[in-house]
Amino acid sequence: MSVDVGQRRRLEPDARREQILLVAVRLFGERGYADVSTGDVARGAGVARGLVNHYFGTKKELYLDVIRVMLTVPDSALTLLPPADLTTRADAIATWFLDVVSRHSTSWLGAITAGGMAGDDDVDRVISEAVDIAADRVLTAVGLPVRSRALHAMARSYVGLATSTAREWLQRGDLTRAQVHKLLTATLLTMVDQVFPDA
Amino acid sequence: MSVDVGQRRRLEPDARREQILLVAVRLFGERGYADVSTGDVARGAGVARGLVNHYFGTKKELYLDVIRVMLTVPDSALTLLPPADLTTRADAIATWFLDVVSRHSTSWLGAITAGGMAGDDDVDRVISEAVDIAADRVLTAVGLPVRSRALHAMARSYVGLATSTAREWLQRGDLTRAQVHKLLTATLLTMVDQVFPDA
DNA sequence: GCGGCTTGTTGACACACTGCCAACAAGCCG
DNA sequence: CGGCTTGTTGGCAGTGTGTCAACAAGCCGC
Repeated sequence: MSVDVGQRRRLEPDARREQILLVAVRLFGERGYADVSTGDVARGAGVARGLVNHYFGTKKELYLDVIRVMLTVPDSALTLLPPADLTTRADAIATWFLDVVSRHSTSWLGAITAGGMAGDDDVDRVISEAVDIAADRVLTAVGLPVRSRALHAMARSYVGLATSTAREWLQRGDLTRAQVHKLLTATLLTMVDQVFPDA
Repeated sequence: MSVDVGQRRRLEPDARREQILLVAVRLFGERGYADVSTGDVARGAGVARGLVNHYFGTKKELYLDVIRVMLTVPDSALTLLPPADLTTRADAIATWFLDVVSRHSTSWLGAITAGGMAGDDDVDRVISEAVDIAADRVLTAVGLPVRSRALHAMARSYVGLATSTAREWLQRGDLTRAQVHKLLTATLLTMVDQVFPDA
């Protein structure tokens, strides 16, 4: 991809930083954390390896920025959801989630499973924050309070279910989108009706 | 941590291999994949680093054996489940799962999230096999055929839900065991009644 | 247009870790 | 006790990472 063997060119810090970041997003999305070296990123950006460290400090910090980008999700149509009955809202939530996941596909699933670095405290924290946001969206969409810790935890669990189900669909191909949709709406309704009232 | 600074002692291959493996299980359980070097394992076992490579080949192969050990789960009381009605069986499944997870706690959750190496093909395969086993247990326990790919995939999704819910309970502490139990039984019943019939 | 300054950028150094392999010696057999 | 098998060791080469002093691109005053 445009090796650009020209002279060294001086870019604005923000521009150079973003250019490197985009290359890193692509590479980390394709391969795992361990299989991408900072040298690969530098070569991909046509830049000296030291410059990557200059802008992002450590390789792990670079990766943190990468998954932050990958997991940033558009709220899109979900926020302005019509106040219809619960069933149609659950339906809309499932549609929204499947749209989001299928759009980013490998990148999103790769990031949410920490494409090679779950267990690290910092990485887990960034992923956890992304799950928090998704959980908030789900709770507000079904019209439940976001405050309750227990409710929020259950919504996080639901995001976990949605993630693993999406993986069965997109990565393993053992489920159709319709089946996933049915599963996500049915379980969400069950949670709201039977499980959430206890909390 | 008996450092055992004595002479070099000659052990049976199986014994030495298992000794090293146990140390590796402990270390990888405490810290992530990247934060444990083969040197750490060797030092923990009071052994030269080269010996670790001799027995396990590569660091990743060692890790594969480690998560194989961590994810090996006793079928215990679940197989000889009384043919009671579906509700009590779902209840027994939740109890079984929570017992298994809480017993191994950090080790199991650490392994199932690939304590530092999801995204690697081999690691993912080993984890996937463990999920397959758990999914089979769930399906047979509720009295459904194990053959169907779609059913199996849904059971895998359910294991994903169980895992993420358990994490909310054990790692984040935002759910009680009773709440997790309620959630797992209710969603399982919903799946069996409403979602599985389609497949 | 030229010299100087700021600062984006580079190349190289030191360090850590991994995989590999020849040499060593512990324990058993004759 | 002498020789042999083989568990075990220490060191070497290769790769990846973080750091840092030195270089030069582009802008300013003159």
